[in-house]
Amino acid sequence: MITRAKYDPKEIEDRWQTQWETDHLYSASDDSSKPNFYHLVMFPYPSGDLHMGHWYNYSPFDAYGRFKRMQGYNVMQPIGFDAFGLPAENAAIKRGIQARTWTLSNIENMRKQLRAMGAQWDWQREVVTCLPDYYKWTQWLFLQFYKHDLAYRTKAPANWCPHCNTTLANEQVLADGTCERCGTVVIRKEIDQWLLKISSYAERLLDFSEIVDWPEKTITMQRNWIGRSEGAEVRFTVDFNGQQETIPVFTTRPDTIYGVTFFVLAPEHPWVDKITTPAQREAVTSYVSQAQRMTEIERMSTEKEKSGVFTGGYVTNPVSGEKIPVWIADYVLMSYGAGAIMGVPAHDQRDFEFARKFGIAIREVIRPEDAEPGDPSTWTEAREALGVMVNSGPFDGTPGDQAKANIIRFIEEQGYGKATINYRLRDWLISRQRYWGAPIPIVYCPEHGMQPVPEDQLPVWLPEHVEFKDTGESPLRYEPEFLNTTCPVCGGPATREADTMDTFIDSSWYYLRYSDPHNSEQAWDPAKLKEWLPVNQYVGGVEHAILHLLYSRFFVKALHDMDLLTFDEPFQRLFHQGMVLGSDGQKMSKSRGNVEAPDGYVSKYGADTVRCYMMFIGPFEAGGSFKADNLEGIWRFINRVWNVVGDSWIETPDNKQTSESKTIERLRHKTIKRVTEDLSNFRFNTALAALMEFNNVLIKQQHDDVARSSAYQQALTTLLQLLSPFAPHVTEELWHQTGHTESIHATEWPAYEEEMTKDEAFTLVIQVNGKVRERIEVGADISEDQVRQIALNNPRVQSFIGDATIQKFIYIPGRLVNIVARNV
RNA sequence: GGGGCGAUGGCGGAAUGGUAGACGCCGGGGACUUAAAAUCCCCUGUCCGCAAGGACGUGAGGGUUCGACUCCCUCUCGCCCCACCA
Repeated sequence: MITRAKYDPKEIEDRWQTQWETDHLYSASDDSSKPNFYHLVMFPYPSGDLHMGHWYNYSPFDAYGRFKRMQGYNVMQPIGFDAFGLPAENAAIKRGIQARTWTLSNIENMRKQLRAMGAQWDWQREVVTCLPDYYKWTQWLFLQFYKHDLAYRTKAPANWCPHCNTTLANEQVLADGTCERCGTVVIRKEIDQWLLKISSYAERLLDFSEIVDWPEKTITMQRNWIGRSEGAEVRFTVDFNGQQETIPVFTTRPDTIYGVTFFVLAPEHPWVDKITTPAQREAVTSYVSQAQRMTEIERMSTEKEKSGVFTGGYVTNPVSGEKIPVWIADYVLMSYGAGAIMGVPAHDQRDFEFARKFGIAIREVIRPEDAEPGDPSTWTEAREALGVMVNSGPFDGTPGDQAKANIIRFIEEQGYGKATINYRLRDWLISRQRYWGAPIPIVYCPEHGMQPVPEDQLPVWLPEHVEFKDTGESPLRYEPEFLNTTCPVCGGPATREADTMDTFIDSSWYYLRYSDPHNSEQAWDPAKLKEWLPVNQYVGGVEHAILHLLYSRFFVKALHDMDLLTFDEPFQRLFHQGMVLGSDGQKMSKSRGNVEAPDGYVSKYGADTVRCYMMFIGPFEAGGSFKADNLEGIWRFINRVWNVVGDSWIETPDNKQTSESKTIERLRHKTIKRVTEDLSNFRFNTALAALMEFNNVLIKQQHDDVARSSAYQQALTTLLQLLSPFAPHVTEELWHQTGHTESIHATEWPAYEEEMTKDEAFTLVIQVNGKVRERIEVGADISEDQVRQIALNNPRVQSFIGDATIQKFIYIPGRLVNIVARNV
């Protein structure tokens, strides 16, 4: 028995957090004899406070990291802040505070909150993306992409407010397509912007073979996002100013080429202007400007009825030689394929709808085997299935499995086009006409044009104090000290690029920097990188399934090709946590009024209770409702652990072996097995349930003789160790109170013997015709004959069998028998 | 429109094709207390029954099986992702 106070989490937690920090208990060494384990969680945006979602995410994450550490790994579990981005700018504008000041004070606050969780963060490796010692290397990486032709500048559409005269981020455009500042209708405007050539990695990004364990769902989402489709580029010919010119289209159905009855250009297509006849010019111009006003969301809506305008122009189908009318329509997107399509209404649903609306002919050119000729005018939808070619001149009768290949061969021979593969994936637009981001390290010289900033002049310093204009324009455009510089080639006056980088760039490489966070000479030391990367386990929200995770994979593959990395995939294992919801089962939001902040609960119950509760809500991947009532259950559990260890621990246990002590010992082994397996599989809720059961048994027996046995005393020790990843403070405190001097978190994870997890007896369930009729305790080593005898001689069982004939006797060893008996 | 996930007591949830409801919350009863809180003990799926016990029961309907929360088919509802990609 220990003389001790009532459980006081506040005092215990503060004390141990300080002690762990003093001891650098959680700093991962770069050269350890233990195997390295890089355990990463997506770093937070410093919005001001840790919310319930952070606690929900980080609690089990940390428990897993602690489990791995006790299993003998040299765990690196870093944390940092994704600190650039729009909210800081908005705060700057709204409250007249500098973005940097706002961000850094939020970080300071969140550091305290993160410490209060008692997680094993390796604070010595912290990265903050908005600080020059980090963004210097973000800029350096941009230069590497630039050098390798993976970064380029071109005209690209941006959300543009004509009133404010500035670009807008997607989140600054309201749902109705107006500017959040002034209510003007936002248009899409082409401006000079920077892009990264992620599209040239499309094929490589479809290869997931280096990945160890990712959710299948996430892989599918990335596959669909990349959107590979095989098909052909076909060049339609056009007479322009007496010249034969061509306009290419992309199609996945070259076999339908004889069914082309119209041709559609995207409204932004360069040929629109050239092909439109004077009679149609007015209608075309008005349609184009209307399309320009529409936001991408409106335009992509499937619900919308087809619209379009005839240009008056014609192209020639290179295969059939037919003259085809040219339309423009917004269902054709400039950004996909060739920005132009061949319209085959009989065999494409969208073309079908378009043709119906505008009275364009529908011609059947593909027919299912053995089918009668169809009458397309009676169809209610397009027939998209493959089939035999008909109405296709010399190709008539070509079977469906050869049709595509035959047409492609023909157009390649004739020089009308070629087989191609198209990807939905577009290049990554990284320019932001914003202040709070890493400046793009480029200067513009009147003499020498666009020039990269020499690497030894990095970082391109982001001004810390700027003034925001009412218009919402980036203040960098009006900051002469930033803007004016000299040309790296001639030394003459030059201007800096005023765009900053997308914050997704910052987060595409932070996990690399953690391996060597304070290096001022290089982005990382290749030797240290090799020690830690790739990340062994990555945990983060499913909302990042596409962008962040795809960008990071692209970065790693590109840097690999530049010989800067030796691996090809950043994250071996990936886990998506679920979302924590309000008590009403709805997403927490201010408008619903169901937002709960964790801090109050932490000061009331302590971090250990809140951590455990987060893990007890349900399966980690499923998320669930936060219900304050249920915290009480965890609070009681931890108090019961506190009490039973405090009341029952003795310095000198006896070594007597009794049947009770053997039962405890078996339960100890069983519990170790359950908790070990559950933790390995991220099943934190059932692991805690196992610990509660274990604890309940120990409490039940704490006043019995067995409590003085070494088996019982060892059970107490094991309970603390198994619980320590979940509740690190209280277990550490009890560990020391029970005579240990080293940290419980530095101890080895308890081992179990398989043999000891097996019971000596079990409850034999006896079913008659599938219904449970009797339960009998029997020895584990019982034979099938014995089981048969016990079952058939049991009076209750006999009464249910009655005079029916036994047809089957099924015995599942260690579990049950089922006697199938029927009246014949 | 396409794809995915899910539906189990009053609630959160647990169950390698083998005892449905572990663990916890809420609720009820009791002990302790002058009293309350805390704590401890017992009960707690529904229906019938004094009880012993029995019947029913995992969104609905069907199927496979000695046996289905679990596997297959159809449907309903909910959530998530993608969405005119040629």
